[in-house]
Amino acid sequence: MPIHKEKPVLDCPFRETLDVLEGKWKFAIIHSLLHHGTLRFKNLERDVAGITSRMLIKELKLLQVHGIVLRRPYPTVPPTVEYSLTECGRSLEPVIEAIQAWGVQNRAALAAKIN
Amino acid sequence: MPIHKEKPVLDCPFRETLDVLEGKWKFAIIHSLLHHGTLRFKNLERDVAGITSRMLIKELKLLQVHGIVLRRPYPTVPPTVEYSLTECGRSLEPVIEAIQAWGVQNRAALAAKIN
DNA sequence: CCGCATCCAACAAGATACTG
DNA sequence: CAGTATCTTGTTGGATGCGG
Repeated sequence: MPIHKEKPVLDCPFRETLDVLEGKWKFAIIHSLLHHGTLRFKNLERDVAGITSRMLIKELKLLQVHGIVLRRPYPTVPPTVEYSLTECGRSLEPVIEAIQAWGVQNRAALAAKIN
Repeated sequence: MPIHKEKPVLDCPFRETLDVLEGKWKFAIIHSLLHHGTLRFKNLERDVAGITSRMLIKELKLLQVHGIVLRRPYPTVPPTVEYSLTECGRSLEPVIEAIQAWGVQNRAALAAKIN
């Protein structure tokens, strides 16, 4: 059990957003869900290259709590669970797109420097 | 000394960008430098609320290596060092702006839900 | 003032094996 | 398939002290 720790809770929308999206995987998860719409747990795990099921579960739970991800379990055998973005989650699209665009642009800039 | 570990180096501009910006402080540092243009080390440390000088140095070094931050030391006594964004660093402005915008919008959405 | 080094505790993340 | 449990490793970050 982690010790309770007072977070100063900066009154700053920028830092609040960073708190919600902190960690190594959240951007990648949101990116994948934006692209695919809805994914089952296993497919999401395959799409987010390198993640383990342990971390995926953890991150998905946090994203659920913040109202960014929606979890839909079906009472089938074997179990089926689908994950998708909420409307709030989809409103992160400009952020994801900006990161994607910078990645493409930056890669081009690096390639140009070599020549 | 950390053991050297092969990174699979995903051929994906999005994940490459995440690698460059990973960690707890890089977005906040870039945000501050975008806002202020140029800052001395001490002022940057004050502006990035909560960071320690140890972490600030670490993050700045990584950002330098990736060509995002420029370090300008002056041979004065006591020493003066100014940090600013390179052109490549300034090209991250859309990313920072998108995060900022989402923070503002999301805070408004949360406030609306309470009423 | 700027930056680095060391020791150390707390936590995040990885690997692996396992259950309903 | 979806999710858990446990063990191990790595990173974060505080405290402190030192050198240019």
